[in-house]
Amino acid sequence: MSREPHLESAVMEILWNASQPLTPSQVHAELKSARAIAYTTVLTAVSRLWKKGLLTRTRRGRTYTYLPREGRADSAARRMEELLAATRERNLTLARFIDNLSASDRRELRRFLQHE
Amino acid sequence: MSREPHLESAVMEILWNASQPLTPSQVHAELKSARAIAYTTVLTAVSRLWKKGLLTRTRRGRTYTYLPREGRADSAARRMEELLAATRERNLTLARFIDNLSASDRRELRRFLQHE
DNA sequence: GCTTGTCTACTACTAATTGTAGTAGTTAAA
DNA sequence: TTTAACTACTACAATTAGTAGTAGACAAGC
Repeated sequence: MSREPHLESAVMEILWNASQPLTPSQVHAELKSARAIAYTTVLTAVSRLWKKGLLTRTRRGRTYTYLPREGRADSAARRMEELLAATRERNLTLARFIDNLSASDRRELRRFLQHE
Repeated sequence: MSREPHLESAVMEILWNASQPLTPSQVHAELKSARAIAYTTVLTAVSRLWKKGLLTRTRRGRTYTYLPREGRADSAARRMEELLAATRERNLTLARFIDNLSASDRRELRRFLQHE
């Protein structure tokens, strides 16, 4: 059996794109349109993400609905900060990061930084 | 046998901190001062990092010396950019990232962004 | 009430990664 | 020529993640 990578990421993306908490079968329905995958496979992935604290769940009737604990942007921003914190060359890393951004990204950054 | 996590990271750190390319035994000597570890274990880790393209090596006499392909700051900055690129909420992620930085980090950023 | 379909929990297998280390062979140096 | 150091090759174990089946619970419909 060949392994399709990034099932957990795909699940997170679906939940981030949804406007509401989803049940595992709703997640399965989304995934099924892109690839052949068993319902229980999706359930395992969702369950592991919940055990890892990446999702919250609430009972709705007989089933659970799952929601990412963090928004997509917050999650990415936090992981960026973690990378930054691990380098111990904080200013240099920030400088390199900025250097590699596009001109329009830098414009955005200037705008953000002026709002204070 | 209990597994100490992050051996590969520890090796990268040692190579980043060194001012020159190191031989596996020099890396081993560094690691040994912090924990009991076999020379061949270190050799395997170094070798895998090289196979993954994270290290370059050059023959010096009878042995190899290893050097990170990227500097620590470049590596961190590139991985930060990868996270940013994966979110598809680029501006929002940048905004969140900036929000969570300290005031002094933001000062640095303003300085970097004015140099153009 | 009984059946049926849906959902969860539990279990299991497999592949990939990585921490761990031994053995054998090569080679430079003494 | 021996010996010490170094590399290549092999191997095993633990963890994570992709894959899925079975069994049990339960709500809804007949």
